[in-house]
This record gives sequence, C-alpha cells and structure tokens, in this order.
Amino acid sequence: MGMNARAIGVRRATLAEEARGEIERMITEGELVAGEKLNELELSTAMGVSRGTVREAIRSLVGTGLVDFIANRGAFVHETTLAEVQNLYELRGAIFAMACAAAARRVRDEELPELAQSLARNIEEMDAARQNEELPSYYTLNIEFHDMLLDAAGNPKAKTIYDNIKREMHLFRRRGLSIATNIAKSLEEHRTIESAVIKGDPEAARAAGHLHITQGFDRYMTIAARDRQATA
Amino acid sequence: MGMNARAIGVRRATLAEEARGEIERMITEGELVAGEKLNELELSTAMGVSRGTVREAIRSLVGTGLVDFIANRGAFVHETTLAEVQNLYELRGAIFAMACAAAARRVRDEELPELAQSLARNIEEMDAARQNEELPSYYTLNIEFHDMLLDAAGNPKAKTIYDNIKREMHLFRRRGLSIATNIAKSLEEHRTIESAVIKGDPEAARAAGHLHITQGFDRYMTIAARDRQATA
DNA sequence: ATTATGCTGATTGTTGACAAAATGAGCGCC
DNA sequence: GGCGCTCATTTTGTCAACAATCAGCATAAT
Repeated sequence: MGMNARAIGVRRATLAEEARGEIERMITEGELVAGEKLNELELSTAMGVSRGTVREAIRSLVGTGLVDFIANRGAFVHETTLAEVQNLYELRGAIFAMACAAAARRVRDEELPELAQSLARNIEEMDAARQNEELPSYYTLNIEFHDMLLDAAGNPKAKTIYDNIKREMHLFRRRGLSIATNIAKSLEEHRTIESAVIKGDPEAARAAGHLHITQGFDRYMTIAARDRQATA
Repeated sequence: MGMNARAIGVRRATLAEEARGEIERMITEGELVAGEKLNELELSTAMGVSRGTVREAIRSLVGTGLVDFIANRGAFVHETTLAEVQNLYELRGAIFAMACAAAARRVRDEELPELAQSLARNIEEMDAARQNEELPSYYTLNIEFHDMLLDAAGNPKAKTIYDNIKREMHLFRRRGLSIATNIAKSLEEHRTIESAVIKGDPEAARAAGHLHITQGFDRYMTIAARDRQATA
C-alpha cells in the first residue's frame, strides 16, 4: 500500500492541486475569459469536488497574476491592460537579460558542458522552420530557446516568475491580436545571444538578451497598432 | 449599515487575510524559524479561528517564497540557502536596475515632477545619519530610497516581486549574521543613481542601479565570510 | 544486527452545513 | 423618468465533523 495512485499517474497528489490545474487550463485555453468571475459553486459542481477544495485552488492561483481577488466579492480572471503588457515586457526583459548573463557566467566557469550544443541545435532547427515557413514549430522552438537559457541560469525562482509572465502575456494575446513574429530578425538576435553565452561573456549576453526582448516588444506594438487600425 | 468594520480599522476584510498577516508576522519576526512546520491545528487554536481558515491563509502564502508546501505532509517555513541568496541578489539586481531605468525614462517624459525633490531629501537625511552614525535610521532611509524608485517605475508587479525578495532576504539575515553596511559607499552609489535618474538617462540609471545591488552583494559576502570564520 | 511489517496517534485532505455579505428585482417616492 | 429603499436570492465566509494519509514505534522474520 502507498504506491497505488501516483505510480499509475491516474491522479494528482491532492484534489485541490488537480482543481487548480483545471482552472488554470480553463483560463489559458480561453474557457474562462478575462474579467469573468470564478463562481465557486459552479466550478465545484462542474469538477465534482466540494466548494472548499475549489476555494483552496483559487487561493493558490491568486499571486500568479492570473486571478484577482476581492474580499466578499469573489475571484476574477485577471484583465490585462495594454499598460500592463508594457510593464510585463520590461520585467521579462530584465529577468531574461539576467538569465543570459548568468548562463554565460556558468559557461565560463564550465558548469554547463552541454548548453552550447543544445543552443546550436535549437538555432539550426529554427533556421529550418524559417526556410519552410513553419510558424507552429517556430513558436515551440522559440519558447524552448528561452527556457533553455532560463534553466541554464540556475535560478528557479527567476524561472517561475518568468513562466508566470509568459503565461499572462499569452493570455493577453488571446484577446484577438495576431502573433507578432519576424522570424528572420528574431533568429538573428538568438544567434547574437548564443554567441555571447557560449563565449562566456556575461555582459554581452545580458545586453543581447535585453535587446531581444525590447525589440520583441517593439515588433509587438507595431503589429498591435496595425491591427487596431484595421479593426477601427 | 455596511461601514461598521473597515472604517474603524479594527478588523481586516476576512479572517483568512488576517490569519495570513499574522502568520507572515510570525515568520518575519522569527517566532516561526526557517524549516519549522506550520501546524494547522496549533495555529488555528492560537489565533482562535478554524483550521479551514488557517489552511486558506497558508495556501495564499505559498508562492511568496516564505512558505514551502508538500502534499499530505504540510507547510514549512522556507529555508533559504546561501546559493539561493545569491540568486535572490541577482534577481533583485535585475529588477532594481529595470526600475531605475523606468524611473529615469518617466522623469525624462516629465511624468514624475516630485521625484527629484524626494530623492534629494532622502540622500540628505542619509548623509546626516552617516555623520551621526545612526544605523537604525540609515536602515529605514535605505529601504525608503529603494522603494521610491520602485514606485517611480510605475510597475506594480515588479514592486510586489521586489518586496517578496526583500522579505526573504531579511529572513535569511535573521539567521545570525550581522547586517552588512558601508554607509559611505552605499550613499555614494545612491548619489550616482539619483544623478542618472533626475537627468532622465535610463541606461546610466540602469547601470548604476545594477552596480549598487552587485556591490551590496559583495559587501554582504565579505561580512558573511568574516562572520563564518569568527564563529568557526 | 537488520530489514520488513503491522499497529497507533497525530496531521492533513475533503466535505456539507450554517452565517454573513453582496446582488438584483420590485416598489414607492420625489 | 430617476433615485433610494426593502427584501428575496445568490454567493462568499467560516466552521466542525469525517476520511485519508503519514510518522514513529513495536514486533517479527531473516
């Protein structure tokens, strides 16, 4: 006894954690839209658990940025404004730049023997995706590239924050705007970052990482402005 | 009716929030030490609320970095390692540098008419504290200086993260090491930051902000190493 | 001696019921 | 017609009881 549930993988550790995952999924997949209320009773009957369990799940989501909470009124899916998106980009830029610098430092100290190869492979594959104009695989590879550097930085808390930011931004994009991508430019920036990191030059890596996010923001704003004009 | 409780300020919005604040206090003031278990029953009887309420409070604390949680085992006061402190400093440096840059940009765009005066006053008072060797008021003024810049950045999420980091670091320091301070050096760095910010030079402000945290880390490590030798 | 096994008390996980607060519809009043 | 009041309904806040799990100890097998 004791190895019944988790070994089979049929169930998470606790119902509340499972409920949290389900609510998270509902939000990121758009089943629950920004501003919408999280009705405890409704959710509990839908998921077949008690209200208390749902409450616990909701509490654990407050603080990730996905859910806002007002006492005696309830929880709501966070509504991200354009000003907040700018703030998110700045924060993301700061953390990513730090991660690139840390990765470069650890490369210099020979703590990451396999990173160079992984980055090179990712860039190669992204180049292939660019030539074949495969948007979906570009999207996946792009996330992978960033995650590899965050992991290489060896700063779990930074990674958690970065993931939360990424998710909140994804949530905002869901609100109708097209995804802003210029694969060729983005790929060039990735090459610059890679070069600085495998060279073990923290300051160059920091600058390149920061620039990448900044230019990503500019690209996004350009597209967003264009979309808004087209819709108006 | 409806304006009975909060107006007087005798009670928070909900018991769970009050309980959270109390647990937070217990941790930051050292009543609950690092690694210690948060016993739900014990806490609930001590605070005169039900276990469910305490559970809710604990859930909302997981994710702030103060409390770790293991399913079916319970919640524990987070035990910060020296490696984590280094990670915290890096993260803090990245966010503070970003805040300084944002503050400078907003000064340049004339969105912060009163910041220059506030920073100048703070630096003046800190200089006085230095001359009189008033450690406590230096400590307060130092926190105020950093908070002013975080507020000036206009990025609430960044400030929340910064505050969590600050609190976790404070928690670690509690474990016996003396506070690392070199008021004169710190003050000089503050002057450099102030100068770049009120000049409206984001990149100079970013560099100065980052350097300040980096050197703060170096100062801390020096003292920590000395303390460890003295204790050994 | 050491490892495995089965109790036992303590602690966490989950639930349904009750209390308090907010929401919204109906209604009189200006 | 608009505004504020009352009151029923919905929703959140809190609690106490029950179920499941865990940690530690005693015991037994090898």
